Amino acid sequence: MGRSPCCAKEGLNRGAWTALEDKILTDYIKIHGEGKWRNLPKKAGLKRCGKSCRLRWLNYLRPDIKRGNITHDEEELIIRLHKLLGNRWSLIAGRLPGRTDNEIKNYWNTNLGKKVQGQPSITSLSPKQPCNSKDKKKKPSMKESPPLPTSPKGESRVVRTKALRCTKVFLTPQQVTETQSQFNNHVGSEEERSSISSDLMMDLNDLNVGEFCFSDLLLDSEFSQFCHFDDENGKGREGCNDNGNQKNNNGENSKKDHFSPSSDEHLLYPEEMLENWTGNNCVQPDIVSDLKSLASFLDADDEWLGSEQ
DNA sequence: AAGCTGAACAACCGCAGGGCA
DNA sequence: ATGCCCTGCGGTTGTTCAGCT
Repeated sequence: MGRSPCCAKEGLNRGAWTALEDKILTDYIKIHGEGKWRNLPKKAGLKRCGKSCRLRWLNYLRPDIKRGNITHDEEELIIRLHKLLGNRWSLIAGRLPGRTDNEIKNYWNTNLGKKVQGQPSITSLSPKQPCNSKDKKKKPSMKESPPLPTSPKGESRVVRTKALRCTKVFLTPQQVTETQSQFNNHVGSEEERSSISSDLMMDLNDLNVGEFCFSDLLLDSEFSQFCHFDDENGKGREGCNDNGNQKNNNGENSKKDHFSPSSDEHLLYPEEMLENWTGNNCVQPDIVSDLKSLASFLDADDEWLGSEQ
């Protein structure tokens, strides 16, 4: 199927955006909202490609963009997320409020990519390494921090995103209902429920006879906490967390630890749990091997994290 | 002071996937 | 079922600037 060009190239501005263009775009979006990028330039009176407008808005003009240097915590988080997700910058950015995928990608390419150099990673699988390949003479950088520990095994722990791209977990309608009621049982009060992060709520509420990404499941530590289905109720363990990382009795959820460096345990999936999980109907047979690969990766990750602390 | 080099980051490009007619 | 539109994503390139020689 043919694709129409993204926009007519003639007569369009390219390159750096001017302050006036920024203002026009911002004003237009304030009034009309985001979306319909293709028509936006024409309606707003901008001589720009719709894609360009979208990019400019998302990466620079959006009011919730966090400016300034990446903090050490953010950096650690990026590294950890990259280990799990590979170059899925949008997913990584989704876990870093105020940061854009482009910013994180750039930061990785210019800073973190160097740090993890020597460790096989998804980026090393790319045909080209724009920045890493040309640092003949390394200049000290203000943003640079001490090198990261390397894996004791020296093997790749990065999930190859291409291979896992279509890895989905399918739930039957009944399983969806059960999952939601488990959630409601674990999170007793309305206030507690509303305190759960919005992305988790989306995961649960949007769960129709559908699917959710395994990677999202992994990343939603809160979700994994509520996914502990015990065997006594006869349903078997369908969920994802076997570590006993349930919500504590005080009703405190671990939202503050959401994927923080200190919340490693939420991300670790023992072999046994995976067996239960993959043995269940909710996982398509053809992705079991992917999940097992991921489990072995996580085991390696566990060791590494253990030696790190 | 001028030229060179690399870092940082903004912007572009092509592709993929979902939605819809 | 097919094809088009729209959007999002990741890879790559271009530009600017600071530090070094």
